[in-house]
Amino acid sequence: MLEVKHIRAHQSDFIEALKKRNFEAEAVFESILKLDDKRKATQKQLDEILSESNTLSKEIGMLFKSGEKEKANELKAKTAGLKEDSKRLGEEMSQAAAELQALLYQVPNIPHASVPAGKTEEDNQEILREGEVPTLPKNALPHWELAKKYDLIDFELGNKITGAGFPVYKGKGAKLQRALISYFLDKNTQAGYQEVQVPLLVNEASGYGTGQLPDKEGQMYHVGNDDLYLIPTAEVPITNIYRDDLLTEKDLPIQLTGYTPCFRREAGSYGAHVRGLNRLHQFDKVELVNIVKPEDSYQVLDQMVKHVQGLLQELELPYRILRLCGGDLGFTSALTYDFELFSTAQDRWLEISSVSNFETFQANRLKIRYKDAQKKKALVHTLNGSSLALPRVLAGLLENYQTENGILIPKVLQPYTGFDLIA
RNA sequence: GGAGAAAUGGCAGAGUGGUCGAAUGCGGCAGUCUUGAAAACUGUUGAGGGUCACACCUCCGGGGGUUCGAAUCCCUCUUUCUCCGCCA
Repeated sequence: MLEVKHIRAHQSDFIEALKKRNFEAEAVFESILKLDDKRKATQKQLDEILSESNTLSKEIGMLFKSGEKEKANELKAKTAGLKEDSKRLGEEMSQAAAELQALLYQVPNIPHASVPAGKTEEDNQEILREGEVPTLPKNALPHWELAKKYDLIDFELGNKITGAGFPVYKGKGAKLQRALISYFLDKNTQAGYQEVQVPLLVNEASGYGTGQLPDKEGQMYHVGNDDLYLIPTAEVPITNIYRDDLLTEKDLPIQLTGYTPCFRREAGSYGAHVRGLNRLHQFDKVELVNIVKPEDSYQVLDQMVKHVQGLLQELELPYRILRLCGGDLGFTSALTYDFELFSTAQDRWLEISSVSNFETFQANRLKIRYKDAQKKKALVHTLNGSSLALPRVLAGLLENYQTENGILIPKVLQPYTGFDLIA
């Protein structure tokens, strides 16, 4: 959520910048500023009335104490009108505030200067491509065939237990996935992140805090009885750890990593590319979250990109990094780098990580602030990224490491799996 | 799930319906003393809105109510604790 004072100060710049997202901001901004003015003016009137009635109440108290009952009753009569006014103004004010809030929720984050204009993923900017695409054996299979051949993942079983998009991992498939989780968490903690385990269900306030609500309501599973949401990413519970907190400079940076299953309804995204592990309703992911001082955030973003690159290099998987264009950029993000893994057998790129700087957009909703050296309060910057989304890494490993004798296991994972070949 | 108790500032902990944004202690910050540190002493120390800055307004778990006036009374929700039951 943008800050009104920033909209006021940079109105035309913001309008221009939001065009990169194909978001027409002029009218919304005007309404926002108007409502903010109204809110302030109403608040001022209300304050004056409250002030007057506070004074009167005190006088009445004094008069009762000194036994001047009649005078007190006279003053009492005067308060009736004030009460009515304050009630009316109070309602006006909270209505203006609510309308303002609703409008602010509609405005996406201002894209960073380096974000390319564009409408679809076609316009994303490839900034790096690395890793060798292996030459596969003649009869190379896509991962869903491999999963079946070696009995690693059972998709039909998931259908029976739950429904489409909830696979059952078995044997070496399950173990390989567990190995990846441990490997990622170890690498992350070695890089200075603190490991956390967080709830998989969150309340409404948390959903609003990180921006899944209200914009992506339909994408989350909702538990109606208790009005809770299954997390679509660990970003939600982890970032919300610090909701409403006023931190000190010493607390920063905060670097957290956590493994969680993620649940996504993926409403409306059925179609060609959902086979196998490509798109699931439940999947595992290890997440990185950074809470930092504003002046550090872009340096930290680069560090996160380097860190994720390191993982892919160690796994020896071919990947590329994209800078997302305005049209593809997430609602809350100012700058996002997507990592895509090349799925050799499918001959296509699979998104496996998304590393973003939200600047103050989430912090403003979450009310995460800190006191700087001059004891001034300011919103922090939040960042997050996946390290990594498991099923697609698994898909990439199966496909790219397949040989005629079976599927090889990358060296760095062997200590975790305890085997070096799936045959 | 049943019965009871509670929720106050970073923490601990007072608070009779009427200058209570709130005693006191600890912690934090600044200073005095000291070669330095500790101790001791002195001062300072919640958040949001508003203002150039004051003034002023709001906030004592959340929401609602009674009252001229609520941290204090009533209703409701949530959470925590104790006991009982159930249970990974």
